Amino acid sequence: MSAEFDLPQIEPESFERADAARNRERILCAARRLFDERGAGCVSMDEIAEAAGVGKGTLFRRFGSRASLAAAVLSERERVFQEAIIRGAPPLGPGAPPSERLIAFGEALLDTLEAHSELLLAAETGPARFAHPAYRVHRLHVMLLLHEADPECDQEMLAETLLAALGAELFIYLRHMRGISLERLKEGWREQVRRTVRSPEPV
Amino acid sequence: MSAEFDLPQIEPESFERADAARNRERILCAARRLFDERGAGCVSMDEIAEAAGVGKGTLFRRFGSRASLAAAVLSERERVFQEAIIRGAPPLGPGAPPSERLIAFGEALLDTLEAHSELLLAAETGPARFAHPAYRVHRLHVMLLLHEADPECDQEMLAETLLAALGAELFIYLRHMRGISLERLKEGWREQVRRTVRSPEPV
DNA sequence: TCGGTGTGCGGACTTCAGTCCGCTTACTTC
DNA sequence: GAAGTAAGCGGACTGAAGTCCGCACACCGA
Repeated sequence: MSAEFDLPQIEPESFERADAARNRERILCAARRLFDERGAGCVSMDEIAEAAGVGKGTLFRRFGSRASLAAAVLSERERVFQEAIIRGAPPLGPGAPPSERLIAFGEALLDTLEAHSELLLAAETGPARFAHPAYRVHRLHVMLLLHEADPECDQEMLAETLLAALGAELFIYLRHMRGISLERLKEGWREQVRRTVRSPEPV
Repeated sequence: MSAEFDLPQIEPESFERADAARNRERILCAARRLFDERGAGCVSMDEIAEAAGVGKGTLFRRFGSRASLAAAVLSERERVFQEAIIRGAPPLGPGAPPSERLIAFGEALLDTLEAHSELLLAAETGPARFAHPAYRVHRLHVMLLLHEADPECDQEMLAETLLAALGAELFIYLRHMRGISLERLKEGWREQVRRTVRSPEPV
C-alpha cells in the first residue's frame, strides 16, 4: 500500500540551461560546506553567494529563500530517508506492524534532528513549511500507518499533531536548552505513539 | 493542588521612572491599535515607535524584541485566561475531571488562536518561545492535569508534545491554508486528549 | 557559423529588526 | 531649591533577507 505515494520530487527542475545547472551545483556545494563549517545559524546568504562565486540575485532566483536553500541542502538525506521508509527493511520499511513502524519513523527523525538541528531549524520557517514536499511525504506516511493501525481514527488530524511533536524548535528547546537526553525524547515519542495508536476505549 | 503555581508575572517591572512608565503605556497602546488595524504581520517596529511618539531605541529597551512586544500585547488576555484556568468555573477551572479540563483548555486556546493567530504567530519566535512565562504556565497546567489523570505517565514529555499540537504555525496552516474548520480542529484535540489520557494498555 | 531571442545573471537597492552611544531629565540628597 | 547621578531617551547605524532591472550570453534555427 505505502508504495503508491506520488513522491513530490524536489530537485530536477525540468529543463535548465547549462549555466543555471552549474550555478545551482556551486551554490548547493558552497552552502553545504559553510553550513557544515560554521553552523547554519552563522552563515549569511551574501556569504554563500560569494563563496559560490555567483550574485545574490542568482542565489535567490534559484532557491527563493534562506529556508528553501536549507531544505535543498537537506534533500539528499531526505531522499535516502524516504527510500528507507517506503522500500527499506522493517521496522522503518514495510513488514513490521504499523505502531512499530511509527515508532521507528519518529526515532529516525529524532536522530536526524540530533545531527542537524540547526539546519532543520533554518529550513522550518513560518506556516508554509507544512506545505513543503518533504513534510507532506512524512504526513502521508504517518496517515497511512495510522489508518492501518486504526481505520476509525481521524488520521489527518492525528498525523499533524503527532508530527508537531517532532518539530525542530521543540527539539532544540528540549534537547539543548533543557538538556533532556535523546533517549528520553525517544521514550517520550514511543509512549505518545503507544497511547495514540490503540483503538479508542469503548464508552 | 493547582493553586500552588508560582505564576511568573509578566509586567510590573519593579520600580520604573515616570517617563518610562508613560512610554511603555504609549507603546503598548500604539502597538495594540496598529496590530488591530492592519494585522500583526504588516506593522514594522519603526511604525510602532513613530505612532507611540518615542524613539526606536526606547521601544527595544522596553520590550527587547518584536516577539516580546507581541507577547506583551497579549498579556492582558493571557492573565484573564490563567485566572480562568486556576480559579475559574469548571470545566476550564478546578472541579471537572482532568481529561475534561484538558479538553476545555485546548478548546479555549484554539478559540484564542482563531481570534488572534497573527499576533500569536508574531509572539512565537524561535526555540526561546518555550521559555516564555505564559508557555511555562500552560505547560505546568497540562502536566498537573496529566499527573492527576495518570500518575504513571511521563507528564513532562507528554505535556510538551500535546502543547505542540496547539502551536500558532500549525494552526494557521491547517485553518487558513488548508481550510479546516475550527470545529474539526477541536474534535482533533479532543480525540488526541482521549487517546493520551487513558492509562497504558497492559502488555 | 551566425544572428535572434528570452532565460538567467549580478549587484545595487530597499526594508526591517536590532544595537550603540552621547545627550537629557526624573529622582535623590542635603 | 540646587546639584549630582544614573536611568532612560532617541535616532543614526549595522547587518541580513529579499527585490529589481538593465545587461549578457546560452541555446535554437538557418
